[in-house]
Amino acid sequence: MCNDAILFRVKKTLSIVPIGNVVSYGQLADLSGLPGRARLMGKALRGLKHCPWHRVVRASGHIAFPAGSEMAQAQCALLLDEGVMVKNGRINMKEYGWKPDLHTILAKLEY
DNA sequence: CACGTGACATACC
DNA sequence: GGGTATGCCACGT
Repeated sequence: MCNDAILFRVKKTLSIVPIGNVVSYGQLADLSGLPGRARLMGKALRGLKHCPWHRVVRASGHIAFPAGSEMAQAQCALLLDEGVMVKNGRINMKEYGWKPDLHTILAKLEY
């Protein structure tokens, strides 16, 4: 298991991602105070049960799981429920990528 | 201790 | 769009 403080920050960051939006692993890492440690996000998410894990995708917009896998389909379904268009396991980041404003960050993450 | 692997990213080609 | 290279860090072998 990862550092609890890290998990807490990741969870907190993830909790303020609006429904209908998605974030990349790198973005999540940055907002959680872990610049350049996108690879740790995957590990962190495994420890964070019952959280909006489905709103985290690759920077390219692709689902991080192998196409057709249980997890990929589950994530796809969850995103579709939120109104995020998933085509061929891919998401249009230009349209659905979360672009947090400074105010939100300062207010909710207290940076 | 060196290496490979992974729910990754960025820079190039 | 794909393919390679490098950086990143925790973990198992």
